[in-house]
Amino acid sequence: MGRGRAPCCDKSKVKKGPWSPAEDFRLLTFIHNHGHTNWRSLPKLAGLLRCGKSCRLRWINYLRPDLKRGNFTKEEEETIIKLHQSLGNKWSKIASYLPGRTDNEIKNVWNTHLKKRLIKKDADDDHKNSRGSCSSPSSSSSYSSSSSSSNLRPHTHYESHQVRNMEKEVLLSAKNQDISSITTSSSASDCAEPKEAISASSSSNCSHEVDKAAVVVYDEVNKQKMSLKFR
DNA sequence: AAAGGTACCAACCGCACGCCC
DNA sequence: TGGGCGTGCGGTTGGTACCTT
Repeated sequence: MGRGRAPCCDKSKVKKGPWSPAEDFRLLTFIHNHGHTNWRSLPKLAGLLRCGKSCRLRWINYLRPDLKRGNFTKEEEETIIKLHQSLGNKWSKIASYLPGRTDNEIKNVWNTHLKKRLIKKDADDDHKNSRGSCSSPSSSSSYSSSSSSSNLRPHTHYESHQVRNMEKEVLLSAKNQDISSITTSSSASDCAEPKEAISASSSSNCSHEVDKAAVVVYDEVNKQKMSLKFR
């Protein structure tokens, strides 16, 4: 009788907004130990106050170990532009051609850099054509020379990207280290509990281990940030 | 030094699709 | 065959950092 679709989760009991290091760690550890067969039940089993969708997104866009970190290369940018010409806004399709990159990341790069660059280039081309002095573009592709792209970005901005990317890398590598130590150490076996025990353990020693590890990770990130800032 | 503007990106939202019963 | 459910996708937004005046 017109009962619409059930909500994916109880919104009132779900945390939103940026993920804390401890949450990241908990999600990472859970997936490391149990995989992700069911996103909807995962947050409950992992002791996270998050929507399954949110966990999935966080995993795919940030925590997945096979993610390539760092800025997009010229080659990657050109690939995106080419693929966008043929595929349109099919970000996941485009992402499948760029291993280690996520659809969200590609979408962001497109919206923030590449689209503007193409618009600017088109405008430049139009301007040249209208003046009739243009040594016409030999091909119809408007992206053939994107080599000046990095010049569009102010140096300081570029540095800030470096900082951010380094932050991600440090965070991830630290997490990976801690995960392996957790899963192999004796205290870790306390964390690698059977599913039914996990939610109950969320406030136990295990969570303290997670929080401590998260703090270590953040310290490491901040050190890296400072060293970059004052280089 | 402060305020306003801009760029960037992580995360959310709603819809669509496919699978299963 | 139709409805429910889980997942994936694309658009959009909000927060933060940086830049400019």
